[in-house]
Amino acid sequence: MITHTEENYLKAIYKISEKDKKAVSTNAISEKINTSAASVTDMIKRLATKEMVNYEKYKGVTLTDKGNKHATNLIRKHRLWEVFLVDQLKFNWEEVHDIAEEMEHIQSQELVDRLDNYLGNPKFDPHGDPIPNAEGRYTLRNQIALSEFSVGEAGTLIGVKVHDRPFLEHLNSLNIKLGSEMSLVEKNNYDGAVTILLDSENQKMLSHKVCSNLLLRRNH
Amino acid sequence: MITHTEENYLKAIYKISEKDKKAVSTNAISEKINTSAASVTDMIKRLATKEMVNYEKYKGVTLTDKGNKHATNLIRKHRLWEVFLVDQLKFNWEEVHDIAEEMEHIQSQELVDRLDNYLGNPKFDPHGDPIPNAEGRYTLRNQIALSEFSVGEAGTLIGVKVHDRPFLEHLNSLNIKLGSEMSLVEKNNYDGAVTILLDSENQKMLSHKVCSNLLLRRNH
DNA sequence: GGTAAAATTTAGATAAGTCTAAAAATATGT
DNA sequence: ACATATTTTTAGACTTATCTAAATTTTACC
Ligand SMILES: [Mn+2]
Ligand SMILES: [Mn+2]
Ligand SMILES: [Mn+2]
Ligand SMILES: [Mn+2]
Repeated sequence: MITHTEENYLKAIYKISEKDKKAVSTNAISEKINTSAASVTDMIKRLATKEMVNYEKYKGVTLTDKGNKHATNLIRKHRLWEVFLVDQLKFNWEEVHDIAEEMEHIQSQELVDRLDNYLGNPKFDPHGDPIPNAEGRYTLRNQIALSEFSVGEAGTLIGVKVHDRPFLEHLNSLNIKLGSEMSLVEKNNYDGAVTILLDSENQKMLSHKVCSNLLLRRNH
Repeated sequence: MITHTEENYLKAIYKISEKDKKAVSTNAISEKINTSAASVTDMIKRLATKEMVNYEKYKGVTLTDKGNKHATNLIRKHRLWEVFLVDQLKFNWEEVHDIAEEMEHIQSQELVDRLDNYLGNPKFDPHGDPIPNAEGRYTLRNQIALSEFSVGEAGTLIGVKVHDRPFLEHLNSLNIKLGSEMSLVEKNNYDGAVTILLDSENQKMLSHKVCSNLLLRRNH
């Protein structure tokens, strides 16, 4: 038995170690889930007795195999529910994260596997993030931030680096979505802002901040 | 803000007062949700400060308008998710209650209303129970237990009085489901067991216990 | 290599939700 | 009507999850 709260910690640890393979610090977790470092220390100890994490005082924490499996399943559930919300219930991509945060805690494994099948075993969620399969394996793709493109190159949007509402709403207003094709027309050396040709139709100006959060697959 | 646990109490109070309109006793709640009477007293006090229930020491508890609305919405969510699980994910009717117990606590109102629409605004759940609409109103039907039928009468199964797994699995093994037609062939006066003709095809023997939990609409 | 800064853990408290045992109030039966 | 049984509440304690403040350990830098 693992609680809702413990699951949130596991997911936080998983997400932090995704970016950087070494042991996760107390502070990093406390920032991620917005709790005091003291609370994190308490919870880490509890997760250690449940054999979900390896913990050594002052040395940070890593997921055990058991903890990693559990976290991966949470990610799987989160992303599958996001697909359900967008594909079936017609929510926008900026609306689904908070709801999926709740739905990922529903226990039934049978439910997850049926949902996966119902949705046609999707490999990516509405933000382009890979969905682990029942065995925990997922697809990694070559993806480059638009900010790394050279003038003249073209690509297709397959993911976004951040998922916050304001960013996604900004993309909506620019009519940029997963699958949008764009080629780099011009790049400003001073502030990194660029001009793109979107879907062979409209020219748009994008700030460096926006470019660096758009993940593309290069066309041919 | 209302917690998961508080919601379970509200639903228990709602369900108990459904059968019997007077104030709900501490003991009745404690039996329903399997907690000590002492814990119930504690929680009732908390719900009273949140203006979800009217509480007078030693006199039992009733839902306020606010509490009743909240409980009705929980029932709505529970039953809509049951419809989703059976109609879309092809679960059997005996498998869905426990999963829906978890799903009913998902907060988003937008989600509930979209789900309702997605499912085609169903009026009844997989057990024949009415689903409150967004305003909390629902349809009541004339339904009679099979045990009240006279020999020769025919009817259609539109609901079940209890929802426990063993009972529903027993009905599965008899091939009895919502929509099944049955006419009363013979009634044993000693133990109330009956013989029915099911879907104009097979004769089946049912105990009094089973009959009293089958709710039918009389044919013409 | 020693001190100051930063990170982490410990100590002590609090709130929610639960329990058992004891006390108090209400209901029941002769 | 009054003694007993039943129901309900109170008292006191425990667990989980959180906090702030203080103590301790690690890291960083001159
Ligand atoms: Mn998300
Ligand atoms: Mn996502
Ligand atoms: Mn149910
Ligand atoms: Mn039901």
